[in-house]
Amino acid sequence: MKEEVSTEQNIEEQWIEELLTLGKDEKLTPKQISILQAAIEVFSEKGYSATSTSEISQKAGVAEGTIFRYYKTKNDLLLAIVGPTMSRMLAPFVLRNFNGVLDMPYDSFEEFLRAFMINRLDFARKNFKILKILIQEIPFQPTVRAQFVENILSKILERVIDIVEHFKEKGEIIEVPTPTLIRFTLSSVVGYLMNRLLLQPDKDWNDEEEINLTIAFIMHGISKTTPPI
Amino acid sequence: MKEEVSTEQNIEEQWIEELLTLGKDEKLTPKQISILQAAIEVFSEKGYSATSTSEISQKAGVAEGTIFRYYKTKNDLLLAIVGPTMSRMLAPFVLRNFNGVLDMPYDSFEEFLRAFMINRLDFARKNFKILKILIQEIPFQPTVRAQFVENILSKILERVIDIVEHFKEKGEIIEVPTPTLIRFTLSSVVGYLMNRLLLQPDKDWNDEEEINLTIAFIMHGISKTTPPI
Amino acid sequence: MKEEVSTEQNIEEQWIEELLTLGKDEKLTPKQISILQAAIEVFSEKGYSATSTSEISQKAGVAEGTIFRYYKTKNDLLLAIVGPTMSRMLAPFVLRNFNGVLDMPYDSFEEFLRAFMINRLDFARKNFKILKILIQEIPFQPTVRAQFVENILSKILERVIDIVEHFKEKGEIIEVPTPTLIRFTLSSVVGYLMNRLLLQPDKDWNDEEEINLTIAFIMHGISKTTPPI
Amino acid sequence: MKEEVSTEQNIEEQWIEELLTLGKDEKLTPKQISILQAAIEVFSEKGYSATSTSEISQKAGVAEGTIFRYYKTKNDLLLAIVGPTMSRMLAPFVLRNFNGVLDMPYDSFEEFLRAFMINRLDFARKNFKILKILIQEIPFQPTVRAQFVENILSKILERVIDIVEHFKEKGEIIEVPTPTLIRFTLSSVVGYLMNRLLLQPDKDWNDEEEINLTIAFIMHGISKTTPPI
DNA sequence: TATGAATGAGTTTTCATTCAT
DNA sequence: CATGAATGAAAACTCATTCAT
Repeated sequence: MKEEVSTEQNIEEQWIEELLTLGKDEKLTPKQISILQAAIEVFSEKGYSATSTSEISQKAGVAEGTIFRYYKTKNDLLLAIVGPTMSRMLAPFVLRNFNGVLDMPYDSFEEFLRAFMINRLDFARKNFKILKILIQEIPFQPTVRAQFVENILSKILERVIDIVEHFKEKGEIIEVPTPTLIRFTLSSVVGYLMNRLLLQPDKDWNDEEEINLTIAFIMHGISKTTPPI
Repeated sequence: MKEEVSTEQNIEEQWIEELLTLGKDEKLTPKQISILQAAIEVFSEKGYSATSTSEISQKAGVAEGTIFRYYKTKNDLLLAIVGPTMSRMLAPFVLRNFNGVLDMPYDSFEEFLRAFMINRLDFARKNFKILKILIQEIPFQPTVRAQFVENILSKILERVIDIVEHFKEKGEIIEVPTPTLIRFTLSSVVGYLMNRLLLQPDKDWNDEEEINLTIAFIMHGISKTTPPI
Repeated sequence: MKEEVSTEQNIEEQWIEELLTLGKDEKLTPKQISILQAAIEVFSEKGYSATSTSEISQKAGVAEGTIFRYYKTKNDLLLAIVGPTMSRMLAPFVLRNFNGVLDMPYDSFEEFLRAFMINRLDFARKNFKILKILIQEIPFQPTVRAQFVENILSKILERVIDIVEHFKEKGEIIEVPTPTLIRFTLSSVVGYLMNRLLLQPDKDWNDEEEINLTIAFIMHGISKTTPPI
Repeated sequence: MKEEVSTEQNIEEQWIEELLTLGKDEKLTPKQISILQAAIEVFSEKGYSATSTSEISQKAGVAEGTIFRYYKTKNDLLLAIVGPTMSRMLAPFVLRNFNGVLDMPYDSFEEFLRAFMINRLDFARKNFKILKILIQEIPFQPTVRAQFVENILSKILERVIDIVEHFKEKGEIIEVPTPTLIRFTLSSVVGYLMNRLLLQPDKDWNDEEEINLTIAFIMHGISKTTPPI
């Protein structure tokens, strides 16, 4: 009798499975998981176009034909990987604020920022490879781009606009056009994530400290003089 | 007899030529220019790996073999495009400060930032397609990445560190680790450039205003309250 | 409890079963019938080589493996379809004339022709798709061709030669080499069947009239002048 | 120095070239001719669907990729073979009868039939393999069928109707619906060609004699008695 | 120098067939 | 019996690169 121990391998597999079955009730077969794992690995390493299906099949330990039983084309395989992850990007934004009421659980913009950064750093860390694939392919895959812009980005922005304007009204943040404020904020957050995970992943980071500094920067800038209120 | 008028086409060709012959004394032949133009176009549109040399040759109006007369491999063609542009990224940083003396022509960090942003926006606008190719391929082309990190990035950082520390010493900017300060600054600048050129190129931008706002943000943040000095 | 009513579907199934079990005592299972029906449909529509077994299994509503349970190879499936039909082509010729005696139930060649055409039109109509498959594949499938020539064609010809020579001896038909006479006759008959079923199946045919005309043509040609006896 | 002798090989190549460049001014390259020759050979032998491009390339003595330089798809290769031959089927019918005048160079239907049969036997003999491919694929290739029906068959029939009705009016042939008369005639002609070239190509045929007999059959049938005028 | 025909290894994809369940 | 996941060989087609002209 096979004893099901929770090896690291198993954990990874479960993660992939949970990750890529969003909204579907089918379970993935072990071969399917291998294929997805291998594809994520190689796509993120060499890029979608530069990856051959034969390489994926080898890495996954399945026959090449098996890939095409599950995914009609190589492009379908890509979509099966990036699609659910895109949807998950939306999650923290749509959970709240249902039925039109602005349900803001944060007392200050800083508090919101901290929660947001911690949450998204965690998400990005867990989905690092897939996000890399997604970012790489958005410029080139019309299908992916359309889905991302229409279903994800616009909805996220909608929500973020609400939040920013909420705190503008409360007098917490300055009177600058909302898109510009969002750009400032996201630049700093994304800038941190990119450095943290992509450019210098091996540096010895103190995440809490860096997040605090980043938030302080977003709120107060880097000048020693007081801002010209 | 063909009269050589300075058409827009010609200007573009000269630009490409100037752009891609950095540090070499050879002149580019017309065919070579066509090839480079076509390659830049298609690489930036479909990605390096997804572009076929036959497509480039067609767009360039030359025979397939001609490409390989000038560039031994498809990869060499890529390097011929991104290489000189990488070098040019370095230019504004190395022109000054030669022979070890810190020659700082800016009276304040703000002034430096403004000059920097205007200059780099101009550069990025002119080299947009090539920069897009470069950014896309850095993760996948070890040659490109190595060259970028060793010859370009490290030298830019070196210089920027000097500048930032100069103004830290002058008491203009806060006592936060220099790499973090650089990250803040570059995140905001790059964030602006990406929005401006990549994400919303068609929006009606007021560059001067946005640059001012961005600098104000970097210096003073977005909070209405004074920073806790 | 399922009541077995004799729906049109059932009739079709029985027909297939009767058709394809010639000379065997096994009964076909329902799955087998589905497979054969589907295969006949798709083979006749797209051709044997251009048909995939997966397409057949889908159309038949069975698993891919099931086909290979009944028919070891795709080619065996083809043979299972065309084999019995070939045998049935022989039927009207071998029912009579057994034990060497020329048992000729027709008083005139015309009478024979009429019976023959009516009978074969009926047969061809009922077996249209299978005959189409057979005709298409005879040139390419050595197995099929050999079986057809040795077991079917030669025996049919043998019998037809007897008949034609019988009426030649009786002085009813002209003194032309028998193979040529058979060619004349079969060309006209087959020409009618092809037009009737294959080339213009949707035309509003008056079969009795056309058969009469065809027989008149075979006997007397199309000239208004009398033949030069 | 290469001596250009008119070997049988050369004659065959010229024939193919002449055959397949109908209406185009490009010349075929030697490789292209090899490819076409090989494709005609194998398609007619094994059928279009059952033939692999690798087999064609081997037989043609070229690399597989070379086939696709000339013909974008396997299907294009098929069309390049059957298209011009279809057009040539039309030739003897459109040469005459231009500008609406019925220009009938034959004094009797028999004379027309003889010329027609000799001409078409010659054509079929020369184009035997291609015609075999054409006949085999017409049922399965919508493109081929459409082209055949619209551009070829309808035009041939138009012309043949004119001819048949011309001789009906002259009182040479019987008052039977023209389509039926055409069917009689073509059945006999095609029946001869099929026997001659396809079913019994190795028999020792006396073509002149057989053509005479066939024409006599079409005109007067096989009965010894006079027709019932 | 420039060409473009030719290549053959490689790509994505299909498919008849097998086999553990 | 029946399934359908899995296979791997082969299919159609692509592509960077070479080379004779």
